Amino acid sequence: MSRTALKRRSDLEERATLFAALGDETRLGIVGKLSGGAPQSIARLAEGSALTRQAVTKHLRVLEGAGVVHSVKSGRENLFAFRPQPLKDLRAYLDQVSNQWDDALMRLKDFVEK
Amino acid sequence: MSRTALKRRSDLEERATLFAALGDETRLGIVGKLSGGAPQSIARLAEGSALTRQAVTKHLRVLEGAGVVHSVKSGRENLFAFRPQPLKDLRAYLDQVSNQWDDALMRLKDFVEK
DNA sequence: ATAGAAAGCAACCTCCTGGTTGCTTTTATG
DNA sequence: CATAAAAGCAACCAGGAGGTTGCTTTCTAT
Repeated sequence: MSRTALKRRSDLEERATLFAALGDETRLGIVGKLSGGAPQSIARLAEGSALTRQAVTKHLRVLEGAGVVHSVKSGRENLFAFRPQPLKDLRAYLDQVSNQWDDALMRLKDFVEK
Repeated sequence: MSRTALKRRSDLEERATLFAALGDETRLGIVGKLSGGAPQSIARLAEGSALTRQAVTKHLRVLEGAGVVHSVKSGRENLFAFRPQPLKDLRAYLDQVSNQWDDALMRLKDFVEK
């Protein structure tokens, strides 16, 4: 019931998008900054980063597309804030894979008993 | 003490590589298969997938580069198996980010008390 | 010894990504 | 109101990612 909109992406697709969004050093850096505090403007985020403001903007759009971040316009500024839910989902997925693996090991152990 | 080799990648770098490796539907599919059972040959993995054997090979190399998978040659076959550790590390990272965020929220709440 | 399966190697192609520059629009503020 | 900060828009570019084809090499089994 929480699914946002018309664009129905499969779970696999969505998960891949999310992983891909995090698969970039610059973006991981941004996530780090935003997850550790208050929303920040684009200019603010670009400040340290050796990149252009526009480059940072693009990265933010990618993160936004994956749901890791959301933007709120405030006057002439555009503030970006962290959104924890997707990472929680990701954690759940990782757990699932881990469990699947552990189960497989168990089943093998029954045979081999190494 | 567990760090493997000469190629010293920063944590950030390594994490980004890992996320990037998982940021592809095909690769996620492979991980799914391998995490759920026994090692499989390249040909085997390519079987269902509409992709060429070579394409699959490339994906496997990417996963291997991120440590999610490792290969063992067995005769003329090259078997790829799942390696759980990197995903465990990833999980730890996600927890860290989540905690950071929760802490930040707490600190804000002290002020705003909305 | 030879045929066939499994995989490696290498060249090639297309399209997306990450980045840039330059200009315009919006919104504060002296 | 004029100026400057913040951001948007659009075009462009180089390089890497994902994929293919074609050929060679390495094993195994008959």
